[in-house]
Amino acid sequence: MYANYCNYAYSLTTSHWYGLTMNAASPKRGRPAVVSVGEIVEAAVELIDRDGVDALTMRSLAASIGIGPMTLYRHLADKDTLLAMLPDALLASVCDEVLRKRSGLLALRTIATGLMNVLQTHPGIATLFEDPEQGPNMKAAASHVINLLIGEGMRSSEAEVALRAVVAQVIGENVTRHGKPQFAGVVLLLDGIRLRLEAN
Amino acid sequence: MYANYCNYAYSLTTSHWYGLTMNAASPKRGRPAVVSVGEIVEAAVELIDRDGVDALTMRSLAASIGIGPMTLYRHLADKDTLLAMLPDALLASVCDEVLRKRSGLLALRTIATGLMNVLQTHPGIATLFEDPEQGPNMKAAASHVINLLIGEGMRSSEAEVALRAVVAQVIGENVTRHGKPQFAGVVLLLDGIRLRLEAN
DNA sequence: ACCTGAACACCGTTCAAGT
DNA sequence: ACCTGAACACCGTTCAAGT
Repeated sequence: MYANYCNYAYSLTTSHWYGLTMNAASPKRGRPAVVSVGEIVEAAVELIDRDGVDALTMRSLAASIGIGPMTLYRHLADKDTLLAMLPDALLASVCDEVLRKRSGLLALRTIATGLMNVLQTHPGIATLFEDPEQGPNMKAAASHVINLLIGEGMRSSEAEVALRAVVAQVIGENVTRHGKPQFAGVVLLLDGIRLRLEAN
Repeated sequence: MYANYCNYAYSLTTSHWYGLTMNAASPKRGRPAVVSVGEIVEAAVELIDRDGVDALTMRSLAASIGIGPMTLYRHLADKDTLLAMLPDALLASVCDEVLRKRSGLLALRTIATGLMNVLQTHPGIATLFEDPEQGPNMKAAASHVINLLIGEGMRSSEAEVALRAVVAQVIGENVTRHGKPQFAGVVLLLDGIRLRLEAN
């Protein structure tokens, strides 16, 4: 249906480029594509940062790249699948940092501060986590954290709850805006998680 | 500008009707209004429950009430101010229940379960808490909880953090949907808050 | 093989007119 | 005093046509 729908180049850092071609039997035939999905994602983030998330329009996005609006649909099924790709792309460097941690609580704290930072440097982006694509960066970081917590004595279901709670805490703090988001809620939550770890 | 912009009848329960008339010097003159803001809010919730939050359109909302779309603008500044009113209306009965609690932790738990329940019976509504109007119901419940926590030894800034953290946890859990939202994160958070209370 | 203009079926909202 | 039809400036997306 969409020939290179899965031909996505992921993160904004140079460390995680995933170039998957759907049909490997016919590479580089015909006219080369004028944009990649990675470039579209990058342009989308730039546009959001400059003009806000409401200004991200298929038309405005295409214009910022210098292509016709309809060309976007050669690479993307629709606008929602584009929006779903942004979280994993934005979290690439945070996920890298998480992978280097050797303590579960430290990894959780790294996720919290990193996510908080991302949500604040890209205002209005918190609601994009409504239905995020669990991309390669997020998947790797998540399983790393969960393995650390299991290694420290948690059951795997408990570990999943803890990770999920930390992410929910930060997103919730950033979705509603009564003044600046606070980190204090995360601290309370981490106290509760530490309590659970020490009980084992 | 908008004569009865502040003429809002709030909650969906009959227990909290706030009928404020802006200009009390000229009551009941001319043709009576065909709808109240309270009825509009109620119709909006019904429409969201039936067809989802994306189906809430100024045109569809007006049609469901049986008035012209433009009549809505006699009572509402715009769509965003309508959306901002929904949280307080939906939380009316939860706030009532919170006011009856005599323990800070119990009140926090009541908020968590009540909010979780509301967000699940009205799917897709979590993001409406992005910029909610702090209506009468929410204000009353919030100050009650904070007073309870202060009475139990917390500083007022700590109490605000605790309340805010609980709300953020539930909203965050419901904004992103990896399967059904869990209550376990709230439990961890409440553990952290209990720890803080016992330290005093 | 890849791109895109014209067109469709929608939005929220303004404004001048109706009763 | 209250309501509203027509109209404006947008959307996301389809589809048939261009190169």
